[in-house]
Amino acid sequence: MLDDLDRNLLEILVKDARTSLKDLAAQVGLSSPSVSERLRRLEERGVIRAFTVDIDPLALGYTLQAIVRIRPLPGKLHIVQKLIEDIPEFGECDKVTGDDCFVARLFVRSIGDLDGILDRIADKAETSTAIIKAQPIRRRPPPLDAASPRDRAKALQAI
Amino acid sequence: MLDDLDRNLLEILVKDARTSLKDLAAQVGLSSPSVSERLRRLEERGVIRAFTVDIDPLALGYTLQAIVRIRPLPGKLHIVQKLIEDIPEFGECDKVTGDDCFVARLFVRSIGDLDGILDRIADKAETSTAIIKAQPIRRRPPPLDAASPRDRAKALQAI
DNA sequence: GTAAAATGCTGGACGATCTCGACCGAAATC
DNA sequence: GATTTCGGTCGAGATCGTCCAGCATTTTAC
Repeated sequence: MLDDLDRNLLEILVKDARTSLKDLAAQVGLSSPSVSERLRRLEERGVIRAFTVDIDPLALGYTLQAIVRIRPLPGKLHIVQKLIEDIPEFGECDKVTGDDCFVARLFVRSIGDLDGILDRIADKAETSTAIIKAQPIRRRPPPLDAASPRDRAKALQAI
Repeated sequence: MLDDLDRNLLEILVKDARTSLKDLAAQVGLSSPSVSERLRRLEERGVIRAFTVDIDPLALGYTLQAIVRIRPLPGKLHIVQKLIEDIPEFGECDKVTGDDCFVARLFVRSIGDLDGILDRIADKAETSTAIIKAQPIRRRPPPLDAASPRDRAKALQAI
């Protein structure tokens, strides 16, 4: 599906999405029209969902992040989901198996804001909140190479 | 700190980080040298952490995502953190308050891989895993405008 | 209050980059 | 073995980015 050149391009773009076609071409050993065409197809196929910018929330005044686990009360699932989606401070939300129905990331400017937002959900769901103290791994894509974890472990041993 | 033009530029770039300077300039009503200078300063100040690309994990064969809560055994905190950082399938990890020390996102290609990875942590930490069934909100930045939630609520009422 | 300096913008020229079309070669298809 | 398809290169013309000079406005200094 993806060949080495595609993965190579993606790896470069993950680090800098504004790399020029010319530079990309030079780094992977193709001409720029070819790179252009490959990017077009990666977007068309949905491999590349978007070129975007990673903004420091702190620069926007969001000094606090929290992980909120949300368990809607019986019959309230859809209302709660809609509510979460409509609160822009939720920067991420996953619907998961298990007792907690949703796990979401919340950006807030103060503890007061955190309280205010959770209050809006309080009568429709049980929530449990964990404040983020540090981010050992900031968002990164999974490995682009085709190797499975077992293969990788083997490769490491071979050294 | 950030003025309206900066926020405007960021909003456009969040949707498409490869927008040309010329287009950016036209959309915010500046000349392209001015836009270029503003972007340079946004990067310099760390507001823009990176221009990057959002890749569909499915296109790389990662058919499964999970949220893993990790509680290292006494004395194992640092070893566990290092371990997590070194496993590239962890696509995100936050250190949080509360009983669970870490909350992490895991990309895997199969249930077998999931099991294999969790096994590598099993003797150093307790984990509890929730499989992601859907993603109501995919990663998005917090609101760029300066309004607090209270202000926003007021503004909505005023309509 | 005013002069000086600093800041941030514009416009135009020049060089770099992108895009388009024509063409080519290898691999798959018939 | 001929033909089609696919992915690539090259070069020309169009587009874009960067640099520089100049200008207006605000800030600083005296």
